[in-house]
Amino acid sequence: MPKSIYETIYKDLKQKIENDVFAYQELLPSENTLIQTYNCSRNTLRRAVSRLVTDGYVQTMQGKGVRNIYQPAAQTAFTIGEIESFRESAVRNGHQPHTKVLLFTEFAVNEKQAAYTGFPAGTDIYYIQRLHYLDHMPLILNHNYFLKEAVPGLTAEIAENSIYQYLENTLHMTIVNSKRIMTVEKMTQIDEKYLKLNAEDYNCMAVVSSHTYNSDGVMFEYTQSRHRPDYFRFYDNAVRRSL
Amino acid sequence: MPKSIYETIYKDLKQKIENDVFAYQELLPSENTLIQTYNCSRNTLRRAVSRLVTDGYVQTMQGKGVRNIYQPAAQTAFTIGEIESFRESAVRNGHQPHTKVLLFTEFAVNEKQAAYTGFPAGTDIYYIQRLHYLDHMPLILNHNYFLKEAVPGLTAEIAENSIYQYLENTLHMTIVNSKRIMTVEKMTQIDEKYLKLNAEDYNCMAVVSSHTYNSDGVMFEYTQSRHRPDYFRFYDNAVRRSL
DNA sequence: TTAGAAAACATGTTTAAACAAGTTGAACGT
DNA sequence: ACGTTCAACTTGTTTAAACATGTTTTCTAA
Repeated sequence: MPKSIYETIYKDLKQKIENDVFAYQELLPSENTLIQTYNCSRNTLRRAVSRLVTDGYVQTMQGKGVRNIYQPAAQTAFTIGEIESFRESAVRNGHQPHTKVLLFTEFAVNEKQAAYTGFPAGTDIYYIQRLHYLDHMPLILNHNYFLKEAVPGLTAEIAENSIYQYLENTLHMTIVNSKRIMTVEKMTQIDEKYLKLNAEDYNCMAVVSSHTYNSDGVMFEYTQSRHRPDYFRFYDNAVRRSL
Repeated sequence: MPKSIYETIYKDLKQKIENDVFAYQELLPSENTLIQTYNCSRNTLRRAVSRLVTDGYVQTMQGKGVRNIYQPAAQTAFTIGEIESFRESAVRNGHQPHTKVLLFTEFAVNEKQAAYTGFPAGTDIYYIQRLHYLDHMPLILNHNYFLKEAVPGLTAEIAENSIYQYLENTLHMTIVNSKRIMTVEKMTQIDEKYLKLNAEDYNCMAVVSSHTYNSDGVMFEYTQSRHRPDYFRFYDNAVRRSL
């Protein structure tokens, strides 16, 4: 249920591009044409189009027009340049998600943990270890650190379903942005055990570390996601800015 | 040399944030204040701020203000969510870049290559293998496929320096955007040989595959970059959009 | 016929103004 | 002392208009 006009237009155009209403490498209708189509102002239309640009769906060319450069990803895995819970992305791609809680504790972070989580030492947090399955295959081992103050009443039951659903629907928290760092790390014995992998095959993991902020500007979550390497895929569209 | 007003403001604010003129978690001056500071219109200022949001530098909160959530990255490696050549990012981080051309050939892509490069079968391309060194340590093995038609006159000498510099300064091509996919792959004997790695240590590589477009909407480059895993770092800021 | 100027059309930047919606604190009355 | 209201902030959305700049087509003059 998009509330704003530009968002409605954005979604409509996006859907049309995905459904080949506009062919690859062809120009979209001009701004003036689209303004009449959607009966909106130029600014509003341009705002919608600019989001398609950052999505890597179209390419604007001054004096020429807007070119469709969308090509469906060969096999859309599960991570695109947006914030999505494991459950959301699984469903979007038609898979069966399933989560198992390995550990659910709470404690105050020590100096060492403060360094990588970003929480000040002494902060009370929930520490959760979870295993994410896709179609009954264990894919991701998650280490979650949630700020207790910001996420009250978290339980193992909630963690087994969707923590984000709890945050947004029950606590009415708004998740805003997430800074992520992707690295490759050696596989640990814990990884090996839970993901049922053999270190003589792959001996590395794809690791995504993220610091997530809510609408109060509070960093309420630090998570390290350790991905099975052969099922890991991360999409990104980078834009070259003028010098 | 920023040409537009909003870009000038963006860079000024960004620099101020990086240099702690605004403290972490503090609010920036309000829109009205900044409008007077920069003597610009509200739209122009908001445009600058919105780029800081996508950069993960600030967080806007309706009714409250704009909060600084920038924290300097522990050790800024070399890849951030922008298009940068190896040379550019190396210099930006104060390192000594150096490139060695292993192979420089040209041929027409076959069916198999067409599948992963995205170039139609039969297209004439330059195929280049390059090894990128940072401070005399081999870090990245690059497989470049350049559309010959779009990049005429490419030579091994140019490839040893900066291809992007040649594209932008000599051919006056404008690089616009790049769709990237990050994966983890098994280390090959070629990787092992050139990067001087031991497969008994890490046996994986961080692989970044990218399709890059110029301002004519033409995909002129496909590149597979194979990174030494222990020196690979990729930054990203994801924004959660309204449902 | 052709080269060049002009017109028409494309996107890019900037300003101004109005209204919407969320937050905060002061004023107010009970 | 307390809660309610209201005014004064904050950012968010939308429209309108003007000018800038790049591209294509059309017309025109040599």
